[in-house]
Amino acid sequence: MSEIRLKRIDDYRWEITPFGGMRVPGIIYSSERLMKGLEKDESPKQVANVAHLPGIVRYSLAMPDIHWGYGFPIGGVAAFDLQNGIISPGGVGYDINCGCRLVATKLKYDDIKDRLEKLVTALFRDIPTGVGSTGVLKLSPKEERRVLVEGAQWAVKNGYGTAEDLEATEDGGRIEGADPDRISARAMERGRDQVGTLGSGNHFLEIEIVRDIYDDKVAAAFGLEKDQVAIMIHCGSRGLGHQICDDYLVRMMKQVNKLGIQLPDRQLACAYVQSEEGQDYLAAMACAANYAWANRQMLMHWTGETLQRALQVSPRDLGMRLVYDVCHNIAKIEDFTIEGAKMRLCVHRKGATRAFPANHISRKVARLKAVGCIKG
DNA sequence: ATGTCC
Repeated sequence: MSEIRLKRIDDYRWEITPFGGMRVPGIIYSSERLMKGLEKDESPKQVANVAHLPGIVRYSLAMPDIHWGYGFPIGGVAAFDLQNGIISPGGVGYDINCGCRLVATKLKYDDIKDRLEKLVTALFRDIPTGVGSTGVLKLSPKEERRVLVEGAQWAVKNGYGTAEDLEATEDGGRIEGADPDRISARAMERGRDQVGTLGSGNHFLEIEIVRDIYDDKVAAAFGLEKDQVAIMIHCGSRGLGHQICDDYLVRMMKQVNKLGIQLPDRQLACAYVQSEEGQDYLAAMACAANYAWANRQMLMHWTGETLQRALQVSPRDLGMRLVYDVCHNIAKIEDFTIEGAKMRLCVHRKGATRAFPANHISRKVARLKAVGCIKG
């Protein structure tokens, strides 16, 4: 990465001046302290690689969570022109529509502080967790297709949550254009019994306490106050999204080879947005996105039921309310005005959440077993 | 991220 020159723009922006085949500059949003952590990291090189891709508009961007990922860096954001630009599964990520959901409650820390182990144990018992975990539902192919098309709206329609939850979810928990006919039988099979499961890696479901208020107005708007109990859920589209990513990487790589498209990294396999492969991927990606939103909606609902049972409180006294559900692994067709010109772009955003692994729950449970709080 | 190798 000797060719990478990082030019400081201001306190929080660093520019990679174009070199070689870069079509646009790269910009990394980061503090000086975080930048030091990137000195031996390949992710700035990945920002530069993305800048090579056809149809990229203005910049190859990276958010402060930048670190090494598949093809694009995690934290990478890039928009491509709809006429001559590309779409790339590596710009979305393996876990399509992975995201976070913050849920507020009416409880205060004092209401739960003596029962934390009981709560964690109950949640671990009720929420399927870990690699390959399966849920309580086995969807028929017909029902699974509904999940893929309707997303969190399917979940609410089937008793998991309320219309208010959908209002607090990005895109209402449903992205348009999903077509189950464009995903593989294997992806369908893997999705069949994993809806309503947390997964592994850095996925988590945790009990949180509002420790500090930094901005009174924002806190009031979100209905958050000091010492309030909240829940954060971080998860995605499980084996289904992973399989869709795999399937389309293979298909796009074949096409890249066939067309002789030159890429700085084979992990940047992509297709023109307007091509058959590009359109199929968008429709397949939307299926996984909707599956992930249904997944988070169901997990939130079950969390509420578990907390009600464990604390012996009514739904009204628990007062669960979705603050917001925002996803961080997705590509969207969106309208922008750039230098006065209206443009429709294919925007990739590939994010991450702080490392607070689901395995943390496993470790916690191991400790609970060790001190005799739970059996088995 | 992922039935971390169909």
